[in-house]
Amino acid sequence: MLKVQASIAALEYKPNRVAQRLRSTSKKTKLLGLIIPDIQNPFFVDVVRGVEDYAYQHNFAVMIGNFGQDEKKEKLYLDILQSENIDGLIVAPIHGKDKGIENLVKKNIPVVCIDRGLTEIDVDVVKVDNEQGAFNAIDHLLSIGHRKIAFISGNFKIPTYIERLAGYKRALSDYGVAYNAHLVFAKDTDYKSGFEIANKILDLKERPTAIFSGNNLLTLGALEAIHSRNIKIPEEISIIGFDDMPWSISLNPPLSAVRQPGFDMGRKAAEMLYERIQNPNSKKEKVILKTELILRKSTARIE
Amino acid sequence: MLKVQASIAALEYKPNRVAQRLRSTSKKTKLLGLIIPDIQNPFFVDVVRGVEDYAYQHNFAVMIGNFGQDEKKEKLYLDILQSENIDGLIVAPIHGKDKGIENLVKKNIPVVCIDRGLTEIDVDVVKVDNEQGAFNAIDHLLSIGHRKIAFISGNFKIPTYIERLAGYKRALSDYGVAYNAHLVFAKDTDYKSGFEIANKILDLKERPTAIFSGNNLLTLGALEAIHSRNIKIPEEISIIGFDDMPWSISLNPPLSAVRQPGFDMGRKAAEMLYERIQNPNSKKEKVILKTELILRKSTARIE
DNA sequence: ATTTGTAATGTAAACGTTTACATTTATCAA
DNA sequence: TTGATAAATGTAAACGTTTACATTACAAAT
Repeated sequence: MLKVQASIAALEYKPNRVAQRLRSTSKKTKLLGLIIPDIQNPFFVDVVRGVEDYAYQHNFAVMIGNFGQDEKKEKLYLDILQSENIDGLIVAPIHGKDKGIENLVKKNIPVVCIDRGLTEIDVDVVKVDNEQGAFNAIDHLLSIGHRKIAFISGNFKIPTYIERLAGYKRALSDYGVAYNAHLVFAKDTDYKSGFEIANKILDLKERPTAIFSGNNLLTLGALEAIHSRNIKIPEEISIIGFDDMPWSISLNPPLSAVRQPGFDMGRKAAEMLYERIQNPNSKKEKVILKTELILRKSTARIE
Repeated sequence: MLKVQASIAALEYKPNRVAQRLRSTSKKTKLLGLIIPDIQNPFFVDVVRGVEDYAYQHNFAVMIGNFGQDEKKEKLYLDILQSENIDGLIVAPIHGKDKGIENLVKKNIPVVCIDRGLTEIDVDVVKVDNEQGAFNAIDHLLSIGHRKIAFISGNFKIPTYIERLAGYKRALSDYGVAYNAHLVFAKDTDYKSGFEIANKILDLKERPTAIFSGNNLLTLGALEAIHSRNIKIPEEISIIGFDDMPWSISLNPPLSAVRQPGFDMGRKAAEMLYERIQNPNSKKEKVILKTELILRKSTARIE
């Protein structure tokens, strides 16, 4: 290790990663794929940061694709990343039976699912206990007297929202409150959707006394709808949602929320992917993290 | 175009992008690099979305690196993306004399700078008129009677903040108010930094009547500091910052801000990069977009 | 049936590495 | 000095495309 090494240093030779990747059967090329549903959602940004944090420490590059809940776009990114010969993929499947991802797993490409799992196939997953998280929120609302609680959900083909609905139902049933399907609304998972659905809810003849919203963006959208009508939170309506944000405390009013550890999820997923790459045949792992109910000022007792 | 094409379709043949990229001299391989300073900042998320929007339409994949204002990390991503043989790069340089980016430009790799330019070399740029944006904010504050206006800035090696400071100074001088260096603070560009600096400002013996904060995250951090002391906005202190957010209206109070068109900037940058890839020797372009002052309820007149 | 032009297909080299092996050079003990 | 062993270097094939060119197949025109 003399003349050659010296020249390598002298000429500042940088190996061409494309050629490396073409030639070698993975394990050295250091490229991770990350496919997320919505980069606008601060929760997924936390996930990205977690993944990146781990990747950076282990000298991986991360190639990110953002599919905006569009199945075609998800498929495109899957194809692209695959033909980029990535070493592994972290992905939040658009639904539980995602064939594209199933295929990758079957081809033995290391995959770890994040936020949502796959139902038809055994795969590594890191997610949160959505059912319990939703349960805790609704349980809190019920405990302070609310009985008419609307749920602003994301599309029910997304596994996360199915689980959150289950938690919503379980809490209701624990309190002997009948489930009313007219109180649950699902459309997209973005700001606009939260705004629109909240408006519908506020127009209901018998207005709910509380709103449970399915994510960050839905909550923020709902907040705008409520404020634009000058309805007071929590005096006139309570609201609590999934996902906490650093600035939740600065919202009007400081927002109560179900916190998910996004950064930790991302980091854990990257770590699991790393393990999977090293050890393709070890038993698949499911990691289910806990949520935390953070009570601030957006919910109040009613008689 | 018969048997071969038929087989291609029948076997669902997907060309290997790595091999394509290795062999061909760019222009067909469809990979863009995007290096941004802080993916947690919603402004840059808008930029990412804009880039992605254009890229998706033109069948490009986007490889994102997030360097968190860490020069070493920026360099790493530059090296990685370069050895990935990207067709072009969109980057927000960490400072105006960034040698790494200069080198790419000299090597004739298509580069467009976003949010910030380069001083030593001619390069495509899309940015915003930061000087005028800051001027407008401070001018507004001055017009409603404020004279002691603190500035929570990001690090002054970042060109954006140099420009914003210039706008701050110009407005002051237009009103015949002396510039006081003790009123401008610069550390990082994140939430924590905004929180810490705001606390320092609030501790000043002669407390400023208004705060101008340099970005999204700084504003949000400052907000938390102010709220944690139960100081009323805008009665006791006014605040206005760079960057608007969809949910600014739901903050306490609804926040006034200098809006930057992040999505448009991203889209425009991607478009310019596309042009540059097609036409490597055309004249470099500088696009300077306008900011918009959005007045809500976080600033009030003082006597 | 033959020619002609065009569309379709075939061929070989090249992109910059890795891999496996062969060869050369250096190192140390006897 | 010699041999044995290890370290360093050299060599050739392979990864899956693109590129440029050569060849073959297929019409339509003669």
